[in-house]
Amino acid sequence: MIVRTRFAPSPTGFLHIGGARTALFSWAYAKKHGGAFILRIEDTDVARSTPEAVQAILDGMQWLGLDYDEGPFYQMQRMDRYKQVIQTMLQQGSAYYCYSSKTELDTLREQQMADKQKPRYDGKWRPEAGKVLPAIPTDISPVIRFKNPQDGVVVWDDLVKGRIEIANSELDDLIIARADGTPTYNFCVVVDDWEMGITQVIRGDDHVNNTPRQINMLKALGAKIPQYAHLSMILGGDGQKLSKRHGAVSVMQYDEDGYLPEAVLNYLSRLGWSHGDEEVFSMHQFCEWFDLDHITSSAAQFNTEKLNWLNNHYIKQASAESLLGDITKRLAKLNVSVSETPNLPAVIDLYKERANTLNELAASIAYFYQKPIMDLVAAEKHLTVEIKPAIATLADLLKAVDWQAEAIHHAINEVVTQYQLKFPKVAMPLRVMLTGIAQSPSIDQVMKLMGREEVLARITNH
RNA sequence: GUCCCCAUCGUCUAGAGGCCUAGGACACCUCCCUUUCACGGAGGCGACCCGGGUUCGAAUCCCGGUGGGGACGCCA
Repeated sequence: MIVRTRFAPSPTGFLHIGGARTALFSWAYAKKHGGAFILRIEDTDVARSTPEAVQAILDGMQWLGLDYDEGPFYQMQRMDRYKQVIQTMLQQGSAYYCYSSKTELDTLREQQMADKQKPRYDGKWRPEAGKVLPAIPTDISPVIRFKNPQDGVVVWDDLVKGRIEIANSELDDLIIARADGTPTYNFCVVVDDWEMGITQVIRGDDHVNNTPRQINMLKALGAKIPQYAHLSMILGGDGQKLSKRHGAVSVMQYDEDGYLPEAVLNYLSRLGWSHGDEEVFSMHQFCEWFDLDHITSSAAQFNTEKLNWLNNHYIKQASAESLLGDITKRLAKLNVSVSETPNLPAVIDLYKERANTLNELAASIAYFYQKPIMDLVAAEKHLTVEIKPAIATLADLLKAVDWQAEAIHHAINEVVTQYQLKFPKVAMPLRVMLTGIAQSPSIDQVMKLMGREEVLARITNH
């Protein structure tokens, strides 16, 4: 059997981290099995769906490199087909019109809640053999409901959670078409998963409760039942549920914040899934290893520190050339324009191992291209009056020295010897004068990149 | 309330009855490297939710608690 998976977001917001992981797992499953990954936009909620959200989802997937083999399909463009299927169901008796009004239903729900019962439709308009239906009201346009079986249980072997059984008595007759005739989510999903030949439905576990209803409809339609895999949710760093109000951000925010897609992908892969002790791996490797058996069924908390660690890894691994354009852009955002010297790729190479994000990297090298911002605490500590003569001597030496890290290092050593100091006694003030702060890579390397003229100018300024 | 799901270090996880005095990773701490900060290297701290059972033997199986989460829309 050819594997066909899908990612089916509703375009009511950006692609967040949970959606991204769901997409990633679906994508990887299809890749692993040489199958097809399908993108389907579930935009039947006309009031909340927006073209901007569609674009945001597409952008997010593109940034992550989650390419789809088919789609994007839009449910709004498949209305005719859904309506056809509804007509068929009406004819064969697996669906029926319901004239209960919204207020009637609301009252019913409140009453059931008050009686500590599970709120559900009371079956008022459900046709049964020998049952006399109420007179059809003239002022109400009916909805269409699915005639769910009342006996027995729905069972499926969830690929993540194992066997799940839900009694039909727990289910009620759900609405499959609204009063205006438009089909609802649970119904569209069924038709689409069926007609798109989806073999594995991989989705968030907030859909577990929809699954038995969908299986029943699939059965009513005589469709093959796909396998289901319900992924647990991702919690925020504080263990709280992610929501728009609380911590849920677009994957594009990670781009903005200086994360590499490789790092985000690698991080997400290990959130709820594992392959022994493997922590760092490419997407190519992930697709080979990925399976549904090693997915954890409990919710996972998002941990920025680990993401940072992975991001640092991928930044270190990236070539300076590949980061060049990105870093230039990020410097521009800091109002720093890159000049020809110091050579940006060389600077990136020297600094990339110390940055957790590309933003940090850009910020850390800004002083090569603009006047350093003096850290007053560091200045007070290191730029002492006593050290001035030694620095002056060094400045003289530097005018003539061969401008290589090693020669510069020797020059500093000469001064150290002459004044009988420890190396840091000279290196630290130098560092602060040149960079404004007390931490940097090896000072001779920094000086070499900065250039003789600029180094001398910055020393003279103090 | 009803139904469903979940439960190993602070966090992500390994673990399919004996390989478990519970392994790895992030974070944290110490030391080494060192020119400061990082990187890197070596150590350390640190967990099987509770109670019963099954078994020669349970983190692993069963039952019951407790705790957390989800669903219960003419939203998706």
